[in-house]
Amino acid sequence: MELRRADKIADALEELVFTGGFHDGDRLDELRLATQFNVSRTPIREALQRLVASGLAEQIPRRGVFVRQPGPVELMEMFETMAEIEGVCGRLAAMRISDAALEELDNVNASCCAAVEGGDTDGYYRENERFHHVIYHQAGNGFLEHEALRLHRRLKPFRRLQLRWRGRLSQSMAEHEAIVEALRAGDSARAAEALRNHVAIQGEKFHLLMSSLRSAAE
Amino acid sequence: MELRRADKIADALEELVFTGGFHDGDRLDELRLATQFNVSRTPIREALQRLVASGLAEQIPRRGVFVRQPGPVELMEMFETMAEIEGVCGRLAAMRISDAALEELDNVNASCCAAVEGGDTDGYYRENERFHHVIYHQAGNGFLEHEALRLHRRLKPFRRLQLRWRGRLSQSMAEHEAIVEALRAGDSARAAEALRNHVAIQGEKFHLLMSSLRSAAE
DNA sequence: GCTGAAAATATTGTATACAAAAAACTTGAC
DNA sequence: GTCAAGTTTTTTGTATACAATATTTTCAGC
Repeated sequence: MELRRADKIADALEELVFTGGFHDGDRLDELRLATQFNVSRTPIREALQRLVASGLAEQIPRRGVFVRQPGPVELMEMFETMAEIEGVCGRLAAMRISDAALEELDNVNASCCAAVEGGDTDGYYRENERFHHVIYHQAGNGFLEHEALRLHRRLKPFRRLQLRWRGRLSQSMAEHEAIVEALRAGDSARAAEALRNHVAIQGEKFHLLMSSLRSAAE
Repeated sequence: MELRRADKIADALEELVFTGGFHDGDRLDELRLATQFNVSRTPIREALQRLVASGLAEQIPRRGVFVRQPGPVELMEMFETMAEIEGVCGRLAAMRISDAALEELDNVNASCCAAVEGGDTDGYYRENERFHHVIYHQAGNGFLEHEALRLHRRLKPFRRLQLRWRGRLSQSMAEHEAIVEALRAGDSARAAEALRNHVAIQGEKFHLLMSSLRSAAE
């Protein structure tokens, strides 16, 4: 339970930005939000600062703060960066992962597999997320883990879009197993490559989706 | 020129934290800072929020915000992460770098070399920084570049410590040249490895420094 | 009807006032 | 002297008031 209202408001606003409650360029009106949340402008302003700091909004002095959804180009850049960071985590994890963690990854993959077969998309996403979080952690670098989690979270609302491709889920599962195999073998290069491609393909699918949407709009 | 006093204050406070004007755990007293900067508590509070957001300070609700200098473990983690990110930038840059940028790297290295020979440490650091910034940029990924710059800046005050080793500067220069060579050849793997090791060695030197300081204190 | 200057309005940034919680101090029992 | 309960003081978090700047509206002149 958070003690500062500003934090709760910031969480709520972040969630709204993530789930598309605001559109790119929307001004976050202090007075409106203040009445909406039943507080004064002060905690609203502090919450907005937090959004600005995490890159979810942009502040133009004396003008206000505006929500800033990443455009296609920035999204591609973020996916590419995520792929590279995952690769790095894989590289380090291959050298440092524990037997217990390898076992956990096997379990997660089993649950993941079951979710795919049962058509449980939510379950798939939950287990998929756990898979990646375990790898971040096993990289054995708290700072890197934190950065990976941050970007992973930022991309979460967009990652869902790429499940539309037929057969992507089962392909993804196969990739997961190849990743665990490389980690178990302690093969840094292979683990890095497998993870990087596993994530990069999401960016490519996303790219395809963007262009299909664009051409559909013409 | 920034329009909000809160921003100027945040810059000043960041600088103070970076340059060691505060120690780990120091409480950033709102009232004291307010009188010190000749403003009310409001802009001070906004500035403190920015410090907290960038990880330079920690906020404990109803207690205050405290500066948070990274300890030896976290520093090592940050250096390792920097090394990996530099490796990634090198990998991507090898595929994307322009001829003009390659030429610029040659020029930077020449200036850098001259600085080493002339014993101009400040000059060396300035050119060294430019070298790395060019590579970040040539990775062709604005988001990644931004992250790399952020971490580079965060580590800046600690990077200086590793210049104490005899011969490190000339060794570093040789590494720079090997990096440019790999980039020119478009050899991603070699560029990544060269850059990663180039930065990782700083972390190791730093580690040695830390333990030597520790053993000296016993 | 359109343009542009000036007034009116709205909105951000800062200061101050107040409420609530934590820290520091006092005092009394042992 | 030590400890602890109660009180005072300090400090944070929030609300409100005010100042400065942007934006919108009004209205004269063409």
